[in-house]
Amino acid sequence: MSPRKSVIETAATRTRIIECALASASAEGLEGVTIGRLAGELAMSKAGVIGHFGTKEVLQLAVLDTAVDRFVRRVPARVVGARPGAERLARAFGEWFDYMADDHRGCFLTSVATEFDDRPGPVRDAVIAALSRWSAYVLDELGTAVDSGELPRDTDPDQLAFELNGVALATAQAVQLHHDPLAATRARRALARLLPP
Amino acid sequence: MSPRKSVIETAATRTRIIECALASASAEGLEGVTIGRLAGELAMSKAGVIGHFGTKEVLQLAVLDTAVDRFVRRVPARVVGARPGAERLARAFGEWFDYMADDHRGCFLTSVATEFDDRPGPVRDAVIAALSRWSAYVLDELGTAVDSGELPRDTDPDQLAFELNGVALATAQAVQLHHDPLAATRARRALARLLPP
DNA sequence: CCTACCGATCGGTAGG
DNA sequence: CCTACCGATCGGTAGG
Repeated sequence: MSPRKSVIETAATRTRIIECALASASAEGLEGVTIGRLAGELAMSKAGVIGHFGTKEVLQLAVLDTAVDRFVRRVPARVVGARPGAERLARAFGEWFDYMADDHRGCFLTSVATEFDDRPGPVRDAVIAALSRWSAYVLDELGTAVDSGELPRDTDPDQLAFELNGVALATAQAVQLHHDPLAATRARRALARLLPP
Repeated sequence: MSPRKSVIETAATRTRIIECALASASAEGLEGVTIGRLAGELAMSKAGVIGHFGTKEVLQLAVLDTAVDRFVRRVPARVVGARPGAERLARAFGEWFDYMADDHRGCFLTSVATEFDDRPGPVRDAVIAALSRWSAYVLDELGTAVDSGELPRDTDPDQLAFELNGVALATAQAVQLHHDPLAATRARRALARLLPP
């Protein structure tokens, strides 16, 4: 009798919307996502799209959340088995570089960080929170590497984290802007100098 | 008799518009600039604003041009007197870092590169052209440094340029997103490792 | 999930 | 440089 969809179908639609918005945001930016265009691409009404979230900002946060989740599954989660310290961290960065190079995808989080660096609000807060978690992870592994003697005792972990981040940002730019097929190779070479294997 | 402005006044208004648009674009992105908001901030009509350029895209190109011009005057132009090679290049990057740290300005060109990396068109082309000119400058100085023996003969200039670019991108992110007062210091420390003084 | 609608704003034009 | 206006689209709501 009721045309209402089941909980499962509703969740599936929600996922479809987020998926579509993530693809759109990768090209147009997270602010460039519009309800109307999403509705067109998904063959839904605008009300059907926005009804799942309430506001565009909530949708943006859901998209960001999905992207962060994907990063976590693809990068740190893949190297949990590696030896803590320099080895695990080097492998994590290697995974990240490969992830960025896949389909010239680049790094969504990094792009959104640039887009929102001057737009205070929940989206910016969420970006900073995600980057902080990653930064804490990096610093933790660096601490282990120093403690175990893999890195010199006078290593400045914040400085090294800064430089590692630079390598990742250069990789993202090379991939997204120049579609440079050598990006991941260059990144690994730079990594090898910062975290000697 | 005629309320028409002189050529000089017209040029001054054009400059005011570009200035205002550059400030706006630094916060909202170059696509986030709108004729209506500019008109409001400048106490002009929309037609008065857009009349100087014809289309928003031409205005965007003018803003980009101004930003590039400012970068050139502030960074490479300031170090023309330095000894070619590693010294000049290190001083150029140092100027760039300081420029980015001024008022947490960051790097406009870098932000626009991220914003337009997936938006084909004249703006993207202009961004790539500007970055290519900078890249050629860097590679040229690196070549001089290798030839003069300041850098090892087996140096890979493209690799080193990639890593130097990474330091700059990390600096821009630290400045714009985190307002990190240590950004320029970290950048110089990284630079010293890549281009030994 | 839909249709129908809201006020606001978008880039831009006509005409002066 | 202005006023007045264009069609399109924006995010979002009411009501079903």
